[in-house]
Amino acid sequence: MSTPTIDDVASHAGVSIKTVSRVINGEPNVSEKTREKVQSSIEALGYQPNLSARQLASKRSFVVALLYDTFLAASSYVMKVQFGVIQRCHQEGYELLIHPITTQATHRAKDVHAFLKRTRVDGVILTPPLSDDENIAQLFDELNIPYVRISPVEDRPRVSCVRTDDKAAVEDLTDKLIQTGHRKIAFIAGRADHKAVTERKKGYEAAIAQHALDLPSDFTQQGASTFESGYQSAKTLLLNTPRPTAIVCANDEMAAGALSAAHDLKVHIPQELCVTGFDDADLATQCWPSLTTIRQPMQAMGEEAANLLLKALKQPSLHEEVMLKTELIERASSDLHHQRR
Amino acid sequence: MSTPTIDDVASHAGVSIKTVSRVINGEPNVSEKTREKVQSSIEALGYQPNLSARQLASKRSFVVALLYDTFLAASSYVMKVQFGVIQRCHQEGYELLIHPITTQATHRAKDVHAFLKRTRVDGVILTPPLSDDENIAQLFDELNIPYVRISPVEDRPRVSCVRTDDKAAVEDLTDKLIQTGHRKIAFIAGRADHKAVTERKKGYEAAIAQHALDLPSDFTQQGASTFESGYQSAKTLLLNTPRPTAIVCANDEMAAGALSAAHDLKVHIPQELCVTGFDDADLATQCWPSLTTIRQPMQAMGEEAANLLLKALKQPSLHEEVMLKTELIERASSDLHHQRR
DNA sequence: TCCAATTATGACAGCGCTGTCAATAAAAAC
DNA sequence: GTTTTTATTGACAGCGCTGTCATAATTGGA
Repeated sequence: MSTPTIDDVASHAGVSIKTVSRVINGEPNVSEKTREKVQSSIEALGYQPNLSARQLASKRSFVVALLYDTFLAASSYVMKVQFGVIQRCHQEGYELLIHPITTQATHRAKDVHAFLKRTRVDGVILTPPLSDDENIAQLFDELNIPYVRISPVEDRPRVSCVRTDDKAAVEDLTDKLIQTGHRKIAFIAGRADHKAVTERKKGYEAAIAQHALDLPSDFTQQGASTFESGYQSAKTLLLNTPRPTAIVCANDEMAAGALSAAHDLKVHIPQELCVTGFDDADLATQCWPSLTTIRQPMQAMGEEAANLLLKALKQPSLHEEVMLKTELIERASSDLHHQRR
Repeated sequence: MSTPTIDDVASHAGVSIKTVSRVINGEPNVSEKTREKVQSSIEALGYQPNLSARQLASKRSFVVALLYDTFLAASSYVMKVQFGVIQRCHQEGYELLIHPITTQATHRAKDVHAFLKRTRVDGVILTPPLSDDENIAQLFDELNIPYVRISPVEDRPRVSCVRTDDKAAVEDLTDKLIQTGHRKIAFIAGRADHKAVTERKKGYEAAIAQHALDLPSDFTQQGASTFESGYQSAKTLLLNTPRPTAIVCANDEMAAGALSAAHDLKVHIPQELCVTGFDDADLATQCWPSLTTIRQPMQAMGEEAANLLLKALKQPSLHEEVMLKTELIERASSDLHHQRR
């Protein structure tokens, strides 16, 4: 009645526990016949190997962790990445522990250290802005724990990562706005410590420079990646003279804020003002008008990150960088197809 | 250099490993002096007990799991609940495993069963609609695994749960609309299998009945808890004759959909139409105009659920039901303070 | 002061698995 | 057909901890 152990499977199949162990772990040197025999015993008994016992004996835990900063704890970004990670992990029989860590830099490394010691996870996936946290990276290097970084900016040897080309995407978008006839294009930047987000600003600047547009310096507003900061920044921009005809935002939340500011000021979108975001969060389709934005495949990024991590577990020397494609999604908040003026 | 074990602590403190174990677990019958001695050795060495070894030896894993349906995988609801759960678990030294399970009913119980056998989690928290899944509940009962349900509708003896009074909240809101002078009040219902959400419909119906309003049957639209379904349902309602002056939605996403439908039809909010939601998701403040909604304290619900679970782990017979308060948040999408007509 | 009752500590087995290494069976080579 | 090589299997220790039970130290009467 009680949960079957490897011994039960072994005696049911008439082999030693070691052979069962070999089958479970897909080790070589087991004859096809015994493998099948064991497999059917496993199924007959509904056997599930005990994770704790495995990890205690093998130093592998079959558990990986996803770390993120608490300030992102409720964001759909993390949620989607998490889901991608889980999907991939489950495919390979790994479980996922979630560990949000506080933004306070002091305790960070300590906290992560204790977490790693306690749980003995096999590997870790870091989401931004943790991806660029030097202390944490060093910790992993010291403890020799495999990890994968999502959207880091700094390069780091011997560590896999998955990224998108945020700079190019925003540059391309800004360029499109210019092609459409826009000249007064403003930008609302995101949190400075989320480095991937700051790359987006560089994309905007590159396009502006490329076309030698001479814009007042206050056309670039510093936001904080939040709706509220987008709202405030947009309000500032829209009350300015000259008023921009397009606002490129470093993420969708700020873009939604910009939309609200425009509505409040009775500025019509997209006739008088184009607004664009970045991420293609759910929000992008749920605000009005729906947001033109750059789609970042968050779930796929999670999957790919998990994939790289699982690879790295098997082959520790491995180091890959995967660049995932972004996609410009045109929606009602812009008029990229109609020539202006 | 390598990670210290209980043996290291024991010899450092000059006691037996069993005594160290007692200190770690807060067991009685350890003199204050030795307790302190051991404690300082633990700190000196930076010792962290190995979770796997503990669980293997003790049958406790110090890990709990949060289960949810994959269709909610990217929702801010789950994210916030999850965050609350984690916060509370970490306070008590528990880790959290995340396990989304597919909507397909066939594999559900089997999948959960395998998960439980593999991981040996100490307890589980169920989010809706899993909270009302009979098969899963039975499984836990059979395996005798403590669990806590969030927002279940059906009662179940001997199992703790945390709820909000959704029906009363919507009834109260609808009543307020009626007080304000609204007579033509429509409702967009959510997914039928999420039972807590269907309670909201009952609240609407109760208020309508209470005031004996005679409404066409198509004033109640069946949505699917999604933005798109809210959009479609609202469009149907707004093109109807008579047209409602208020639409109560079973969640914020559908309410945001209703807003967009209104914008598309050039219906002014809140002058010509009031829209209300439920949840107070981030979306509620990020759409325009911002949504009047009923705030459900999701993070607190997660915390309380974790709390109840941890209690139940210590005292298996425990069975509590905690009712958390919702709160009506009035924002720009309604005019609850101005008498109409 | 001495003995029972109580409290504090330790020795040791064993949780369920994997790693190591030895033993055996099968295949290949002579 | 024998010997060597290689593929397959098993015995057993031990991962780091907790539970059980025995032993040692302390306390409190009488």
